[in-house]
Parts: sequence; structure tokens; C-alpha cells
Amino acid sequence: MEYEDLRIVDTPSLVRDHAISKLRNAISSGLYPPGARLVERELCEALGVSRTSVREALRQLQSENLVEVGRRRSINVAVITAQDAADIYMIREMLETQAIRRFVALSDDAERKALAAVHKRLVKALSKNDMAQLSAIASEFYERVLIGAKSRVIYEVARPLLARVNYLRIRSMAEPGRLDGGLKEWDAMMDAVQAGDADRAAEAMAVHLRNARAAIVARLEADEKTAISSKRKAAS
Amino acid sequence: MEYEDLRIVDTPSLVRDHAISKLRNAISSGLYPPGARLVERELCEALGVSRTSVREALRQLQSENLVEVGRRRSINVAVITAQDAADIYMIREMLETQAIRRFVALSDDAERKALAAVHKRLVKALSKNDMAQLSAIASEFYERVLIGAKSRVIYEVARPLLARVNYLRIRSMAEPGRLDGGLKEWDAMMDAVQAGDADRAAEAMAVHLRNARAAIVARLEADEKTAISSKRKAAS
DNA sequence: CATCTAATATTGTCATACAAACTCGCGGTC
DNA sequence: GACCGCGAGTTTGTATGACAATATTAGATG
Repeated sequence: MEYEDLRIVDTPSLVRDHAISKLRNAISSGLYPPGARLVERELCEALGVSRTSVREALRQLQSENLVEVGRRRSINVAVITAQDAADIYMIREMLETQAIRRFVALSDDAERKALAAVHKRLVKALSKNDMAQLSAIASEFYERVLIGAKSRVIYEVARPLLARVNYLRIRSMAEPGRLDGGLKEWDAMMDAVQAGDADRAAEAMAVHLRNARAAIVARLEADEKTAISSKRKAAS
Repeated sequence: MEYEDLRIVDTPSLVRDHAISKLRNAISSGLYPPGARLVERELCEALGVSRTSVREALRQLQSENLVEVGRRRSINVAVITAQDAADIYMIREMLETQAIRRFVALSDDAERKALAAVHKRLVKALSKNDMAQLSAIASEFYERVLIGAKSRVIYEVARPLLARVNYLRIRSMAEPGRLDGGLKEWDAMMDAVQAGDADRAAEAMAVHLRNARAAIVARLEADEKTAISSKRKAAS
């Protein structure tokens, strides 16, 4: 019998990982907004790490589709179109309904309790109207569902999608009425999970993601429309 | 009006990309079998590139889940368990039935013709029993479907899954009877696509992937069983 | 033959260097 | 005054060398 579980750390302190999570946060929070150019030297300075590490971090973010390469090889924060968002949410619906089914079937007591705790924090934070905070907690909720589903593959596929919509969620939750709607949807999900009703949980997740999708897509389409008209104005 | 379409190349010649595709091939073909340790210096030598490039390539393969980090930070070719394969195929079924629906709805004439050509090559190669070749053509078939679906997101999510099962497919197609079954399934898919029947195409894709999944999972479970018993023998 | 130790290998990170491609502004030309 | 081209400065891609921290292996030793 081995004691791997008791190991305190398995050497997680990589400069690269630190850089990746810093950059991810910066993108999620909108510090580097969609389309912003990321210059390696500037990132080195901002993060206090070498170009080697920055470049490896960028490679990672690139394959997570959080950044994309421009025509002249510049690295830019990925721009998510309304079409992209619609597809992302469609796929999330497929994956996360499946995930929450498995969560209901496979999660242990600690995981269910942890999920309930996150839900509680979510409800609490809802009253404060702090979108960034709320979005972070929502992320944690989704992620816990994915983890409790106990499928490496589902986690690996779905997780990057969560990261990609983090930034969008902050603004979409500000859509009028979306907050209260979201609350009810989360309550329904949590309720079904605690009742051990996989069908109902999956349906609640599906409804939730469809509504979220509608809000985000609406928001993005509105943004794109104004962007086009302002571009027209600039061109005239 | 611009002529971007006429541009011959947009500077694709990156050493890194070359290294990535070389490594991907080496893994798909089984030259580096699952679990094999990849040592940076050896890869530098084998590929004739610097450690910088090898490391960036490895980062990329890592986030595609083609390689994974061992406990002591070694990089190993990812081992795909029967459970992993089952999940991958479940997700592929979700994504690729959707993709082929969109292909039917959105593809242009050239894309349909190209798909038919791949299908023809597939049929031709089937008689030769060259599994590696066959698997490569099958990959191309799936990829063309993904491309014709005209969804950046679907492509980005589904493509890495294809790469992950490449190696497995070569062996699973050698399962007795799988080849002929696969042929009929592909015929059905192609037929439905050319008839413009999205429902039938999606169903054919679903059937195909479910059968492929069964073959691969069966194969992996058998392998895992023998691996366990041989491990037992080694330990005794 | 088991075990501890010293030599070796491997990875993570940094600093530099340099070529190629690109940007931008300057000055010259018509 | 408009336009063109040239050159300085940027930025990225790649290579090289260095070094600390670990991990692994081989050897020495009991």
C-alpha cells in the first residue's frame, strides 16, 4: 500500500503555470479585451518571467483557443463572434447535461456538499451584483460538476470551453432579468442533484445553458451591430 | 476587393509546426507507443531542431492531450484507457452527428465532391488491407466533414479528439468483421449526404461511431486484461 | 545481495543572439 | 503637395549555452 494521497505537493510550482493562469485571468477579466495584441516582451515585463516561459504559456493558451494568431503572426486575444458563442453553448449543453447526469450517478457525498456550498455562495453573491465575482463562482460551479462526473475526457473537452466564455458571461449576466432567471435555473439544478434525479438535473442544466446562450448571443449580436455601424462611420 | 484567396502561402513554414506534425505522426503510427517516454534531447536529435522548438511542440501536444506529464515531470505518450475511448467516442458522436448535419446543409459543391473522392479512396484502400493507410484516409473523411460543417468551434473541439484515436483506429479496424461493417456504414453516410438527407446522414454517422466505439473499447479492454495478467506474472 | 552514495541525465528556467519579416517615419522625387 | 522608397527600430521564430533542482543510474561497500 502506498501513501501517494498523503503527499503534500507534487511540485506544482512551475513559472509557466503561474504565467498561464495569470494570463487566463487577465483575459477573463477583460484586462486584455478581445482582439488586444499580446506582445511577448510586454508580457515578460508584466509577469516578471523570461520570454521562454511566456512563449510556452502563449502556446498553451493558443491551443485552448483563448488567443489566436493574427495574419502577421501577432498573438491576439481571441474574438468570440455570436456564431462562436452559439456553438460553444450548444456543445456545452451536450457535454454538461451528460456531465451532470454522471455527477448525480457518481459523485460522492463530499462532492455533492461542495457543490451545494458553491451554490450557496452563488445565491449570496447574487444580491451583491458583482458580476466578476458571480462569474467566477459560476465557473466553479460548472467545474465542480465536471469534476464530479469523473470523466477525464469530458473534463478535458469541456473545461476549455468554460474558460472561453468566462469573459462573456460577466457581461451577459448584466442583461436585464438574466440574473433572476439564472438564479431560478441554478436552484432547479441544485434541487434535482440533491434529489438524485439525473433526468431532471440534466433538463435543468439544458434549460439553464439555453437561456444563458440566448442572453450571450443577443448581447454579442447587438455588439457586432454597433461595431459594424461605428466602423462604417469611421470609414466615411 | 482584396485577393487574399490568391495568396500562395501565408508563411506556414514554422519549424515548430513541422515538429508538431512529425511528433503527431510518430504517435499516431505507433512509433512512439502509449506510455513511451519522450526525452527532449532525443527528440531534438531525431527532429533536427533546437530544444526551444521541441519544448513548444510538446506544450502543444500536451494541451491536445496526446502526451501527458508523468509524476516526475517526464513527458509520456498518453495512454488511452477503455473508459477514455468510450467517452471520446460518445463525444464524437454528439459532435460529428451535428457536424454532418451542418455539412449536408452548408457544404458547397466542391466540398461534397471532395468528400465523395475521399470515400472512393477509402473503398479502394479497403481491399488492400493497409490499416495505417486506411486510418489516415478515414481521418481525412472525418476532418472534411468537420470542415464542411463550417463551425470554427465544432472543428476546434472535435479535431483533437480525432487525433487522439488515430492510433487506436489502426488496430481496431483489424478486428474481425470490422472492416466490412465499416464499409457499409461509410456507404450509408455518403449516400445520405449525397441525397441531402441530414437526418439519415446523422443517423448513419451515429451508427458508425457507435460500432467503431464498440470495436475499440472491446479491443482496449482485452488489452488491459492481458496487461494486468502479464503485470501479475512479472510481479510474481 | 541489499543499500547507500556519487556520478549522470533530465527538466525548468533564464539570458543572449540573430535572421527574417514587419512597422513606421523620414527624406527625396516628381 | 502627393508619392515612393529607404533605413531604423520592433517583433517574432529559432538556436545556443548556462545553471539549479530533481530524478535516475551505476558503483562502491557492507
